[in-house]
Amino acid sequence: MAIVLSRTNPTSVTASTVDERGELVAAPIALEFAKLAAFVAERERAQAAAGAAAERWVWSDSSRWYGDLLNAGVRVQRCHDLRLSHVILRNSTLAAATDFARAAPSDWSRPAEPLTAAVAPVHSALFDLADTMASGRSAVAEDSVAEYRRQLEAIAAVPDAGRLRLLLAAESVGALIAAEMRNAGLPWRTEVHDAILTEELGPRVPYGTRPAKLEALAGRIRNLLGDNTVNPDSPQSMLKALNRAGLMITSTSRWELAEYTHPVIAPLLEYKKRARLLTANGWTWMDQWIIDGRFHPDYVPGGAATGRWATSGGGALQLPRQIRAAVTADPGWKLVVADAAQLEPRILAALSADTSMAAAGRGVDMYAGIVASGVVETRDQAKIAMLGAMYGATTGESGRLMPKLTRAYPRAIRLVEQAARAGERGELVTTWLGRSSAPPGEDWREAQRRASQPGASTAEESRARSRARDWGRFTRNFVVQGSAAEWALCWMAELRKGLLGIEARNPQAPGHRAAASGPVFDRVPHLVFFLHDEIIVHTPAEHAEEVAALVTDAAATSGRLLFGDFPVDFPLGIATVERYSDAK
DNA sequence: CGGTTCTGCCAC
DNA sequence: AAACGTGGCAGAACCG
Repeated sequence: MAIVLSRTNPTSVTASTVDERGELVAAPIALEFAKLAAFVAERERAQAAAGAAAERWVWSDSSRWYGDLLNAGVRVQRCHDLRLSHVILRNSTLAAATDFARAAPSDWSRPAEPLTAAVAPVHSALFDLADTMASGRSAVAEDSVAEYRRQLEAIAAVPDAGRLRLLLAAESVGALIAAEMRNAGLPWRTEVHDAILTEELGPRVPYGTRPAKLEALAGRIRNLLGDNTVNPDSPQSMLKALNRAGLMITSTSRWELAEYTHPVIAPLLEYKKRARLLTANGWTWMDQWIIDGRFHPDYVPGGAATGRWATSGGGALQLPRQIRAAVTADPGWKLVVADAAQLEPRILAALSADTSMAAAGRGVDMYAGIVASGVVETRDQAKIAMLGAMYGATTGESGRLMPKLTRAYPRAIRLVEQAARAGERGELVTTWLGRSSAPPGEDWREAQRRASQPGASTAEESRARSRARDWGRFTRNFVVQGSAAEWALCWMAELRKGLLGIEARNPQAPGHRAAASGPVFDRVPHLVFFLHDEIIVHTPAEHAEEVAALVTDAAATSGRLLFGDFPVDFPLGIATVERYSDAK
């Protein structure tokens, strides 16, 4: 049983209970939007009280619907995200033969519009609908029931749809988690952050002016170059000045500068490092993104081409290690920080059923395992070779090590090579659970067409070959990165299930209130951060040990969900800490 | 002047 | 050594 929520007009919502084929089982209920949260809360409560399996909420876009519910203090157990599922189903090669995949694209094929408001409930679905209508985008949805039915039909038409079902479920619960993490926020101590900034840059100064330590470095750079006007923030200005000083560099990038010996190099690199901190995560960033002691990034599930999550605003994908000490648990709380060790190589071993490679990953350090098997001589070599295999490196040390890897792990290497060849031919590739790559763009195809014609110039031919190889590297990586993203989704989904269990067993847990969390998460362990292969749970200290065990169990369960009995391990690095920076 | 592209660097 | 995947972002540089 599922309940499809759809908006009928700016002030009301329809709740339609449907069966497993998406057929209505009762007359739809009309609700005022303002009463939706209470309605959902009551249904969730009643199911929990009855010990029944949770009903699935079906809606167009979890970030909107669930964002609003969370703002109203209401949590749900399960959902089906129509838009995310639509995109997967339409593009998956597993569903290519269905009417659903063959139908013309609709509004459902377009990505959800990004959230714009910070965290406050100013941007509710209610207002969004008005915006949507005003912007001329057809009032979605409101064929949500029909869309759900179409998706269920499509899945039913796919032979052996088990993996695809798992993917849609994982993607949907991922969308719930994304909304929950945004709502809860990452605990952030601005005074710690400020202390780091002051240490690195000098005391805070108004936006647009250089802090003292940066100004001092800029002065040293000017002196050493004998040029009073050079501006270290301007690549053009720096490049000219360095050329005049006899450094025949072609760019001012860090790696090129590091190749030269000159007194100005050290202070310049130091300047760049600190200036980066100021512009990317300085006081301006802090003012803009830290609200009441929490960082609330806007996660975008499925936002990357491979199915990885993207984020928008605040740069959550790139929190520099420099400032991670500011991520600090509330008093009486802990952070459980975990990351999957060498996730992608392990995923590759499982995808290709390469038992030798999986065996090398039996320990916590897969690269050490590869060395122990005598494939290469050092851990560094093992790492470079593996990354090169997954990214498509052809030159340098990585390229030179490839033959050794191919000899030791022929199945794994064959899998990535085949994915690369498919991409070079313009074909689609598909992850373990069924997410397929987009086809190459029209200009890519045009380039290939032109090059294959009789009168093609050598320039056209080489350009086309280069584009083909580029796309091959993308598809090569897609299968591994995308399948790893699926493992991570299942990991988080299992973990969330476990955390809800803790909550259910501790109904009135008094404990310490989390300082800045809203009513939904102020007393319970909850996910606060996710980045490709690592997670952070913010938990009352008394549950930290149990949470850590759940995190570890969830990783093992995810491995079994995806790969059954295939003997591949997914060990974690895991630490229970006060501060993120203490985790590794 | 505002909008777009480029540069360089951060994360996994 | 700077090729080899996925992203986000700020500020400079460029352009009409």
